[in-house]
Amino acid sequence: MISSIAELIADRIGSMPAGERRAAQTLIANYPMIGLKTVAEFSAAAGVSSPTILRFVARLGFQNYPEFQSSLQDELAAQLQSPATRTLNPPSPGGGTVSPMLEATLDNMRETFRHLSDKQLADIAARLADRRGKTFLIGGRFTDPLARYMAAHLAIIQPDVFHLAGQESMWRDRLIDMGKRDVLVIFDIRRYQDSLLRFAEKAHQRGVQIVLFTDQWLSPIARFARHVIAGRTAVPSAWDSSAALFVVAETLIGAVTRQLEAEGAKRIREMESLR
Amino acid sequence: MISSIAELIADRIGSMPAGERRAAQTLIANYPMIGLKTVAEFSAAAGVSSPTILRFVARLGFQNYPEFQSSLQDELAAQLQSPATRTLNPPSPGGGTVSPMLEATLDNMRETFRHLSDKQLADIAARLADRRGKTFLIGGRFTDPLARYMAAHLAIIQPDVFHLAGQESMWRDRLIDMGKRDVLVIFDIRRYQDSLLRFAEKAHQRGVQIVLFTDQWLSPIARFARHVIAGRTAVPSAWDSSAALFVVAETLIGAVTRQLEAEGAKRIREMESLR
DNA sequence: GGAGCGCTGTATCGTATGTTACGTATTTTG
DNA sequence: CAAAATACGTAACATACGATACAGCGCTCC
Repeated sequence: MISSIAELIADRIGSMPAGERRAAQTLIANYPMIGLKTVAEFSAAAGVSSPTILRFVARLGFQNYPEFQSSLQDELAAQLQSPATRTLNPPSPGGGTVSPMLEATLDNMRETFRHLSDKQLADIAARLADRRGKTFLIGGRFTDPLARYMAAHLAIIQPDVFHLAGQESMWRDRLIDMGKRDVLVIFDIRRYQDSLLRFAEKAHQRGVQIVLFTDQWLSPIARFARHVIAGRTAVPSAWDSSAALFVVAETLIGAVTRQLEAEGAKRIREMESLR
Repeated sequence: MISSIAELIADRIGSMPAGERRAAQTLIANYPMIGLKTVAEFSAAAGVSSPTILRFVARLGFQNYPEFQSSLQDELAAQLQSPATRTLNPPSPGGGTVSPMLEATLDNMRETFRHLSDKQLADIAARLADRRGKTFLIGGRFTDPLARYMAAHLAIIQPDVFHLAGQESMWRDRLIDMGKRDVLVIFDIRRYQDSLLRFAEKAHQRGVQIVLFTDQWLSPIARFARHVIAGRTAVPSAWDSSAALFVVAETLIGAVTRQLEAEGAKRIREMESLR
């Protein structure tokens, strides 16, 4: 079973003429970066002519050079996606059905935060902490609980936090309360919901700043969003995982809380005394 | 100090016009592969025109698109050389408000699962998959969203799944529907809610099997619970983290789904066709 | 409410890139 | 050793890619 181009080369390098063999060797030596460059660069690095490079990739079974490059890119992308699979089969003792799921989830989180800069989070937190406007939160079929979770916390440390629940017509009526200074936090992962898209578009038209929590394939709402948080959702299960987004949400809650510490603390004390 | 293009983007994304920001977001979401493809593909993925992509890379300080791609390739090559330096986000200098939170959360999950045997999870999953009885879910102030999340998933793969919402008197009235064969999933972390305790006790008296999600200090409801899942909740924040419990919930959802695969798949197909 | 600026997409252009044809060199085989 | 086949590079070609000019539009700021 041959899965990577490197293996394919190792398999056929024996039956190659001298020039193509040099091409193969240089590719293996700097795998796979040389293959992503132009034919001219590749040929120069290998010390052969361009046609030799093309004959080489043709011998590997590719129709043309771009196809060969795409294949290399896909391979690279797959590698980058799952850091766990980088080290061939992690030890994973126990071998139960739990470990893979947990490992994948932990990877998702690391990966999600790797693509998320402190600055970006700080920006969003600052926007959420800005008390001049209102904050609305809404989610999709499975992600609405995340919106609720976030709303429950934010509502404690600042006023004017609203979770949009119920039917679509209900939200729409709330649009009238939304303006430039307000923020709309939307959770939307596959399969993206049309109702949310429609709502986001209308809110965007009213100048509402949208913060979008979505998966790595980006909900179409990204088009209207001021800030986009792309979380990894793939796990070995029938369902997608929202755990990474959940952790991002918690992180944001923490950041906002810290920013509003002074006012927030006072507010919390007041609330406690109201019980 | 900016070393990677991702940082560069994070740094300037705030001062970008809408179109270019969309380009930036799609690049970050699928970093860095999209950037290695052609301008046409990149622009299509981002939903903008080619010139916008070019203006985007120009704003990042590159003379032209190939130069931008070379830079990405160099970065990738360096990454592949030393997997240790894979960190896209530098060790979070100064503030470091994010990393500690994430690290603590990851630790919490590992700890939580360390104290959780596969068998225990399997038992709970089996109980939840047992379709002879009904399943009720409820949570506390901050954890109710977790109950909703779990309910949303379970309700798809099996009938008779109910999330208990609204006021306390509402739940109490549902007690009459509960019996020995039924399961009640409760989420309760500090500060434990009296209302939930009262409810759990009454349900217990009726012979309902209780599955409790709580923190490591154990809600008093543990006294009535058949199964107790104790998750770590401590993070460097003003709030406790429910992330570990969230992941356990997802894991359980996955396990139950697997057990009900045959019936569940049929059910899901039926549901899809109802749309 | 009007003028100015900045952003974005369409259409066009030049060029770098991959591709192919062909002639020469090198090896193989009878 | 001769003749044929294969391999390799040079040079011309076509395509597709990135770059640019320009016009329409929305937005902000007087």
